[in-house]
Amino acid sequence: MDIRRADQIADTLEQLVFAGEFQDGDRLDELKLAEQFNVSRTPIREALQVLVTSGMAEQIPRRGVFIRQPGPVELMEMFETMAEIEAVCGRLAATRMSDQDLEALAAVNDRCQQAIEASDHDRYYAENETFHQIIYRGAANGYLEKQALQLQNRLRAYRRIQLRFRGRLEQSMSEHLAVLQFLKDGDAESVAKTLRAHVAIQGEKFHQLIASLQR
Amino acid sequence: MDIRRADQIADTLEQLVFAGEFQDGDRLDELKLAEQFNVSRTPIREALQVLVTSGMAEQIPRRGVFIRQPGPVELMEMFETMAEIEAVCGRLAATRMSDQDLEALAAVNDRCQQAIEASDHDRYYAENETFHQIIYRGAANGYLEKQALQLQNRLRAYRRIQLRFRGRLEQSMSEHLAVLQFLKDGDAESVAKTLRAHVAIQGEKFHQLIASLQR
DNA sequence: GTCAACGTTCTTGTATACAAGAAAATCCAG
DNA sequence: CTGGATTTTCTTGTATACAAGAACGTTGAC
Repeated sequence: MDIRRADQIADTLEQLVFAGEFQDGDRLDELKLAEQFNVSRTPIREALQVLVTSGMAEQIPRRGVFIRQPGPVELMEMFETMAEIEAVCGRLAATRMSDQDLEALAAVNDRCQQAIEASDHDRYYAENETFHQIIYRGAANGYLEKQALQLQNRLRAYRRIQLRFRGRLEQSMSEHLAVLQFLKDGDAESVAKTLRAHVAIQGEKFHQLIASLQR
Repeated sequence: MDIRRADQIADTLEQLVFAGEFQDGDRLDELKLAEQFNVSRTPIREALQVLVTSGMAEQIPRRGVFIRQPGPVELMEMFETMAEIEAVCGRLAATRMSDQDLEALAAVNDRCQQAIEASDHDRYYAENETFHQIIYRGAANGYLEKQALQLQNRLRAYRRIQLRFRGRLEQSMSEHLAVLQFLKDGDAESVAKTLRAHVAIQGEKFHQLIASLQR
């Protein structure tokens, strides 16, 4: 519900990029987009700037802005960073999380379990995301939380893929349970270690997938 | 050496914000700035967007963009996040850093020592920044490095203040030496622990300063 | 005197016009 | 026919014009 047309366009473009509508290196033609969205170039340009600063596109002066889909290397780097940030959030959350958030976490975990039993991947994915978000919040550090949310958003599309691996859902679930227990115990280091591995394995699974596709 | 006028203006505005030329909540008047920079509103608006996405300003639709200097709470959050990110970088760097970077680190440390002996705060500060940047690079994760650099940049002005504390320079130096040795030993956990404390103490010193000023 | 409604003014958001640099196409020399 | 220079076209970057919403002041009723 943005008021500015430019922000709406930025959102839409972001969705399109995530949906893979653009290839890496594609130029985002201001005129074409303006025509497509039935606006002038001005709001388009402002929307493009948003994409550029969020890292999804690159701007070359006097040349235009180009889509920059992360390659395998950058993706692995992002997954590793996510793993480390999650570990940090978890370690902080272990001593700071409110009882209320702990309950919320347990509830989300229950819904995760239900989703698995129903083999509802989409629902599992949504609940899984919430699970992690509660931990971010539990770290009681607004700045860190924002960084974590941003990266989670950026990795969403790729994170999703690896859940399709056989048995990954169940494994993911048991990792969640472990995290929850460690949080309840206030065992900061174990939370950090488990969460780091939990996210890192996603990167590895994703890497496997990429490798198998490229052969 | 940006080609676009808008980028130059964004840089200049960023400097001005860091220099404290603007108070928290100040509105950035497009017309006034346009006049001041001798350009039209268009490049000003693009520059403002940069500030907004970098978090230094807030945009309220149809109202304008307002300077948002972080308050004490947010600053502490940022320092804590920086401490954790540094710890992560350090832990990764302990096993990944090249011999070349290790040598560079030792060299920078020597120059830090010289700066202390010359009581040259500015030079110490510059070398200190380089010291940390080499560690970011040592983590061998471009994405993480970028995040670290961004936050370092954002905290520069505040980090600087706490170095004026009596004895802080020498303490900072000895912490650097410890980090260097742990890195050489490949003792990842000790590097992480030391770096975390090294940065966290900066936040605490800063907090002390704020508190003492507000009385 | 206070509060609210209306109207004016000011500011942002968008459209269009213009300038300047980059890519592409054409033309000419060898 | 090929290579390079020149001109043309296209695209971005900036300026200006216009539209619409927000702040502010004035006026009038109570």
